[in-house]
Amino acid sequence: MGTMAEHERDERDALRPFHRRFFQRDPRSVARELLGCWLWTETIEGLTGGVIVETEAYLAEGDSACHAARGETRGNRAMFGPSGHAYVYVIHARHCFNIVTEGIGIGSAVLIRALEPRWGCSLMEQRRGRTNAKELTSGPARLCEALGITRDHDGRDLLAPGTTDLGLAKPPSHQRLELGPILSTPRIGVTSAHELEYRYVLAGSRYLSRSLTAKPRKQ
DNA sequence: TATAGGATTTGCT
DNA sequence: GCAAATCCTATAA
Repeated sequence: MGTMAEHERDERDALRPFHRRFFQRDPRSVARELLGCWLWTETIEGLTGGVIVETEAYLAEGDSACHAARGETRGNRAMFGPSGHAYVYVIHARHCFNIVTEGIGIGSAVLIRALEPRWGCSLMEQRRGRTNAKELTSGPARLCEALGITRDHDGRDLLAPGTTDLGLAKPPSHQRLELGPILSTPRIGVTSAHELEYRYVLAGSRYLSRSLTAKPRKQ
C-alpha cells in the first residue's frame, strides 16, 4: 500500500468509462468534451499518460482538411470504421492518434494534440529522449512517442478493455483538472480549410502544442 | 517501381 | 523565425 504504482492504479479504478454513444456524435462535440479526460497506455514497459488539453475535430462533410475527404484508402480505413476506435496515421515519419466518431462508413474523427503529463513521466522522458515536461506530450506526434502509440494501435477499440493497452476515461469528479475556458482556433498545420475553427484547447494549460498568443505559422 | 508531399518536430540563427 | 530531417502513403506509370 502507498506505493506510487498502487496509487496510480487506485486512481484509475475510480475512472468513469465512456459509452459508445459518446463517440457516435458530431466530432466537434466529442473534441470539446474530451478536454480534461484522461488518456494512457499500459505496456510491459509501464504506465504512461496524461490529461487531454488540446484536440481537433475533422468532419466527414465539407472539410477538405479531413483525411476522409477523398474517400477510403488503405491508410485511413480505420476512420471509416466504428466509433470509439483508434485511427493512427503517419506523417513526416511520426505518428498521430485520433479517435473515430459518428459511425461506420462516415469518416470523421478527433485528433488528440496535447496532454498534460501525469503518469510515468520517467518512462515518457526515456521514450522522448528529453526531460523538459513541456516537451513530453505537447504535440500530436510527441504524445504518441511518449505513450508508445504506433500504427500497431490503428483500428483498436478503445472501449474494449483487455484487447488493447490504450485507455481513455473521464476522471473521477474529485480529480478533475480546473478546466478554465475552452477556446477554439483554426487547426494547426492543415493546408486547407483554415477558416474552420475546430481546434479546441483548455486556455489555461501550459502544455498546448502552440501557445494561444503565438502567430500562426506559414502553412 | 518511382516520385511527390504531408493533421510534425527539431535545431540553429 | 526558418528550414532541414524524416519516412510512410497515395498516385501514376
